[in-house]
This record gives sequence, C-alpha cells and structure tokens, in this order.
Amino acid sequence: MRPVLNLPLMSLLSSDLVSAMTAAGRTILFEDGRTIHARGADQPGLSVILSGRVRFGVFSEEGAYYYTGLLNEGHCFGEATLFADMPRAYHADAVGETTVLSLTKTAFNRLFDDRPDFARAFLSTLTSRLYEALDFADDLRRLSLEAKVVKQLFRIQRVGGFEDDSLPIRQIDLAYALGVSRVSVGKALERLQARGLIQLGYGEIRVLDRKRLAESITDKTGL
Amino acid sequence: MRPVLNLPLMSLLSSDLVSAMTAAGRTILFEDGRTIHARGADQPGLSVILSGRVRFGVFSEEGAYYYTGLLNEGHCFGEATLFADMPRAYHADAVGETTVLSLTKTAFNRLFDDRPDFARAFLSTLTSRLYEALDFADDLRRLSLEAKVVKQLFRIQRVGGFEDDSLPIRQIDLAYALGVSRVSVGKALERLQARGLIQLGYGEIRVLDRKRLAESITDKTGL
DNA sequence: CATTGAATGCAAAGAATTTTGCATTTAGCT
DNA sequence: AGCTAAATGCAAAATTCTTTGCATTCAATG
Repeated sequence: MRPVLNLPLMSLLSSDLVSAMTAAGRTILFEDGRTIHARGADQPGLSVILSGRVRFGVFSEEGAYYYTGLLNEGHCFGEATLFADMPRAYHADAVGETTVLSLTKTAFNRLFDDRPDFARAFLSTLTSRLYEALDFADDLRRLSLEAKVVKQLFRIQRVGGFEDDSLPIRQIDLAYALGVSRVSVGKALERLQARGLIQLGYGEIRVLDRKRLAESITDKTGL
Repeated sequence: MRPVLNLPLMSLLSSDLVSAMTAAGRTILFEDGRTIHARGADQPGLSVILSGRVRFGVFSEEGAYYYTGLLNEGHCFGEATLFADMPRAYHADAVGETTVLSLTKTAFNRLFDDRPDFARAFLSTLTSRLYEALDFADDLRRLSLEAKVVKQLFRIQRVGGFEDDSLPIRQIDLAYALGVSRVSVGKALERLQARGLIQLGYGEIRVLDRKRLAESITDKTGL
C-alpha cells in the first residue's frame, strides 16, 4: 500500500516565502458560490487558495453539473496551464468566502527561478499530487465498488480538510467521481449504513465509525 | 479532451545540462531482463534511462508477475523517493541492453538548486506525468472497455517509444493494467480484430490501421 | 406553511463482466 | 522434431452493474 501524502503548497513554504509569493500575485475575494474560472478558460497561471475552499466540476452535455473535487486552503491549482498551453480543465467555484491568489506565468517563473526553496516546495506538491493520482487510478482498477466508495469518502475528507465527520456530498457526485452509476453507489452506501459505519442524509454523508470504516476496506483488499 | 503530453526529461535538457547530469551520477549497464530494482527497495534517488527500456511491474500474492508500464529512453523514474521517504513502488527490469543513470538525493538536489533550467525541465516532466495520470484515471471511469483497450494500446506505443506497429504485450498485462479480466480484454481485442483494426499474436498485438483505430474511440466518446 | 425542484429510495429487466475449467496454439528448449 | 510451459481461445454459469421509471423524502423559497 502506497503511503498517502497530502502536501498543500502553502504548508511547505516558510513565512517569508509566503509573503514573497503573496506580493508577487493578485489576491481576489470570491463570495460563496461564485465562479472562479470556467472550464476551457484561457487563464494561464498558478492559483493558490489562501482561505476558503474551491470546488471543481464539469457540466455534462445535458447541462447537469457534477462536482469532481474539492480543495482546501493552502492547495494550489492550475499547474498545467504553466507548462503546456492548456486551458483550465475544470469549472471552479468558491465554497464559502474564498480568497485566491493568482500568479501570472511570468510571476511564477521569476519566483521559481529565484527561490530554490519555492521550487522545491512546488515540486513536492506536484509529486504528492502525482502519486495520489496514481494511487487513485490503482483504486479504480483493483477495488470493489464498496471499497472504492469508502476510499473516496476518506479522500474527500482529507483533501477537503473536513474536521468533523459530516461530508457535504451528493451520491450522484460520488458516482460521477468513481465512474459508476448512482444506483450502484446508493446500494453500496446502504450496505455501509446497514453495518452502522455511516449515516446517509440529504446531500450529506456522515461517517459514524471512522476506524471500522477504514478496517472494512483493508479486509477487502486483503483478499 | 485533454491534450496528451509525453515529455521525457532528457528531451527537455540542453546538451551541457545532459553532460552535467551525467557527470553528477553513476551510469550502470543492465543486460536484457536484469533487475534494476525490486519493489519496496530503499533506494532513494532519481533514475534516468540513457538507453534501452525499463519495464515496471508487480508480483501478485501467488507469485505471478504483471507488467504495468514501460518507459523508453530519456524518461526518468523514482521521483517519489526524492521528496517523501518512499521505497521504490514497482519492480523494474531492463528490456534489451539498458543503461541507467542514477543520481543520489544529494546529487539531484545540488543540480536542482544550481540549475534553474534543470529544475524547470524536471517540473515539466512531472506535470506532464501528472496530467497523463489524471487522463488515465478519467479513461478508466468514462470509457467503454473497448475504448479503454484502444487507448491503452496507444499509450503503450507512445510511452514505450515503439516506432513500428507491433507491440510486445500479453493480453493478461493489458487486463491487469486496465483492471479487468483477461477474458474481457480478449473479447474486446477479438472485436477489434474482426473489424480489421488490429491483429492478435502470441504475446504481441499488431496495429493494422492506426487511423481507423483512433477514430473508433472518438466515435465512442462522442456518445 | 405550502409549493417545488432536487436528492434519494426502490424495483425489475437487461447488459456487461467475472469466474471457472478446459482446449488449443505458440515459442523456446533439448 | 518433439516436449513443455506459457499464452490465448472458448463457453457457460454466476455475479455485478446499468438502465429505466417512478415513488418518496428533503430543503429552500416565496
């Protein structure tokens, strides 16, 4: 089992580096629910969440919106726009009052070249992201549906930075994130609920027994 | 659709940087099939393929060996051992005569700090890797089995650097890489063969009509 | 507090995938 | 050339997942 890393960029920066970075960019405040950027936007640069949370998603062809991820403060996004001429890959909007620091490509490059410690931190974040992505792909391939659901719940809790055990997520978003149908996710969640591990709500899933929930998947993978 | 990148580290380095890197590490020649490192090995550092190819895989609990990936010359591996205290995640062995340059953690760090152009190149490679991984996860979730198989064939061709259209791969490895059963992969391959797109062999798959093969999946995803 | 759209619960038919066991083919080896 | 282990082909049952349609529950809004 790969060790799970979660290294927000900001957590790796010294305080003077944080100041330098903040000074080099532009800080924007977004009200709850406001769009930060649309999918496909030509907006090269690095974005850093100074406070609040950012939710990512896509619109289906029918216009329905699916959330695919949530990042907590300290995390950065938009790395790919820096090196390839790529547009923003996801629609992003603010969850709660959120401040986002935007570094232009040039500002980022200057910081990257001048400050090896910044470069190092950025690299660590990227590596941790890469191995999380590989880990996720592994899960998609190897785990049972039930185990996938459980790990996704933990992932949301971890990366979203939720302290309490109530996760604001719809079953349909879980389904979309895992590439399965809503019905299947619902059934898996029901089974977990029947075992007293979670409690289902309306747009909400509550983790009742974190420990036993974690154990339930090590059992599965051990098979 | 995300643009597909494939940026081997070496392809991004100027020639003097290549020399500097080569001088900073230790070059080792591996005969065909020799083990470069085992999974779980505590071997921190960056490995760069100077010539030949490296195949990655894992042993199942029953002792069977599954190949999960193949890297061509110019690519690097082992990045995660640099920033987290992680062991080597995969078993790696040489395909053909292969020379691998090994940089210790310290040697890498020195190079990284002294040469911003090296840092930049390394970053680009990592980013391209990250987005390939995300793209792969997307494929696993959204595509039909047949489309998954086709894209995996292209992936192998691209990252493995195969010029001709004969890919040395077993159906069981395809199955393992995609997280499905060998039987299902076999059926999907048969359907593709029936349409004249590929030709199946023993431990080999030959791409007959690259263009139509590519079209066959854009049809599927367009649905 | 009634209305309404969204989210979830539920059930059954159909489709896709896995599992299992075995036959056949292939490449390497003696 | 014959032998052997590995890879592939094949088929049927069992399982899982999806699709579809609708009922129910929930929360926000006026």
